[in-house]
Amino acid sequence: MRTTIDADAITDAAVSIADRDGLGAVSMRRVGTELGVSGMALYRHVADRDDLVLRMAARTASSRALLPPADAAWRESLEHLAERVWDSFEQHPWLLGVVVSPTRMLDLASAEQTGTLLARLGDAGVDADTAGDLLVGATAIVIGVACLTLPPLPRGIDFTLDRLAPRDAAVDDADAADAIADAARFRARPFDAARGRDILRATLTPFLDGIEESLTPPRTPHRDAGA
Amino acid sequence: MRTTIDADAITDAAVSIADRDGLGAVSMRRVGTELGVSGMALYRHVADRDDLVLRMAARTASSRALLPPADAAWRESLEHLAERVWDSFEQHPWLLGVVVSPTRMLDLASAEQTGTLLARLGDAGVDADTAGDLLVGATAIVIGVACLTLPPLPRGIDFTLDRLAPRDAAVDDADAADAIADAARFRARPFDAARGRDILRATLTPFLDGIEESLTPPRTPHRDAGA
DNA sequence: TGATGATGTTTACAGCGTAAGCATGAGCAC
DNA sequence: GTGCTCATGCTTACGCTGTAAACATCATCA
Repeated sequence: MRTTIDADAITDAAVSIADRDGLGAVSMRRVGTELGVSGMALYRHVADRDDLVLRMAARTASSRALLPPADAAWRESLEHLAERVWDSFEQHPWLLGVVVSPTRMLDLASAEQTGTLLARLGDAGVDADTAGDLLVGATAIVIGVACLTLPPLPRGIDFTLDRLAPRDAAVDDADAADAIADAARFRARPFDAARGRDILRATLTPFLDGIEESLTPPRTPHRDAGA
Repeated sequence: MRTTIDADAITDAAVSIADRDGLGAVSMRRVGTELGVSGMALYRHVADRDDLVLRMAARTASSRALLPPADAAWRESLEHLAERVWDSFEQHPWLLGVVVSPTRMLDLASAEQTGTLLARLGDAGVDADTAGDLLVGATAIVIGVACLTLPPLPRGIDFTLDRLAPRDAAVDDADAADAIADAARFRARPFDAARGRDILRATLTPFLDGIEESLTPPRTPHRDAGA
């Protein structure tokens, strides 16, 4: 009997390959082989490779899981979103590359989830436009931190550092020397997923604090902002 | 006379092609043709394609320009960094893809620049570890917002939205319906470079506000130097 | 003058996405 | 059962990719 496949099986196989060997290893021929089928057979169920990658992202980043708890206010909702998105990135490192290009992260969030978060911000007195900006901002923080701390890291940081900042050697004043020493200490700490999670919180917290501060206007005499 | 080339000429040609037709159009053969030379000739001056792409990033994201003004304190320094990095992304859309993978953005910043920013934060009373986290955080915000708002956008957002959030149709309660309507309004506004810059500021501002808040002792909400 | 090293060229190979045409088999009307 | 139709997997083929290896040309220097 001929082995038969469908779009879901193809997507699962592709995700499995990507989890194991990275997105670059997901070629039509290899996915086909994994399923005991020729590479061209996939085109009966999937438009092209981009379509397959999109399906992989859809399967992997479940939008339901992003919904905040029912009793969570805006701050907790945004924190929840950030943690869940981060989890997805950590579990499927290739997903970050998909999100960055060509798909956008926001597309992964369902309309219901997006709207719920906007509503929570609205409840706190944020106008609709600002709420949208802040939602994008929170998502951007997760993506950005993930880009800077999550694998893959194919070359050592030191390699690129030497290559990309050759002018440092020409600096001679004492301030600059101190700065370079500080930077070296900064870079000495490893950038990995664990530290990434710390940095995520270290970034998200002041961001949310800043929002909170702007939501309580009576104490800010010189601020003309006000929602 | 045979046309001669060097690494800089190769890099310039590659950047020019990428600016025109995207990073995917930068193939060894095409860069060679652009220079009136066979594709293989490039390997005399460049290790491989990854090396070339790295050089492109190094040339494009000048680390010197990222140095904050001499008289700038920590906040202004971080804002300056964010604006300059954003400029680079806007001017060379392909750069974002390079930064995300395989190179990391931090690698583009010279040790001197990194150290200077850390010193400014240190002057404000931030301990070294936290300063590093905040520096990464500020960079992450730029990258994340760029990922979500900058071209290329090869498929319409609606396309992926329908594909990735099919469950929305099953929702029937009124709250969820409202949420979806809010989300639709949110998505209706275009995500482009101009809005991206707005969102960048809308994200960076509360982030920096939050840092500032944590730096000021609780007894002095006093703020000068209005914007 | 002859050797040497640098550099551009040619050829070749394995891999990629995918278009086009062929082969197989299930489901269905008669 | 017979024959048609359609879905689906297979084979072949094309142009593209990065790059290894061998060859050709040239400038420089002893």
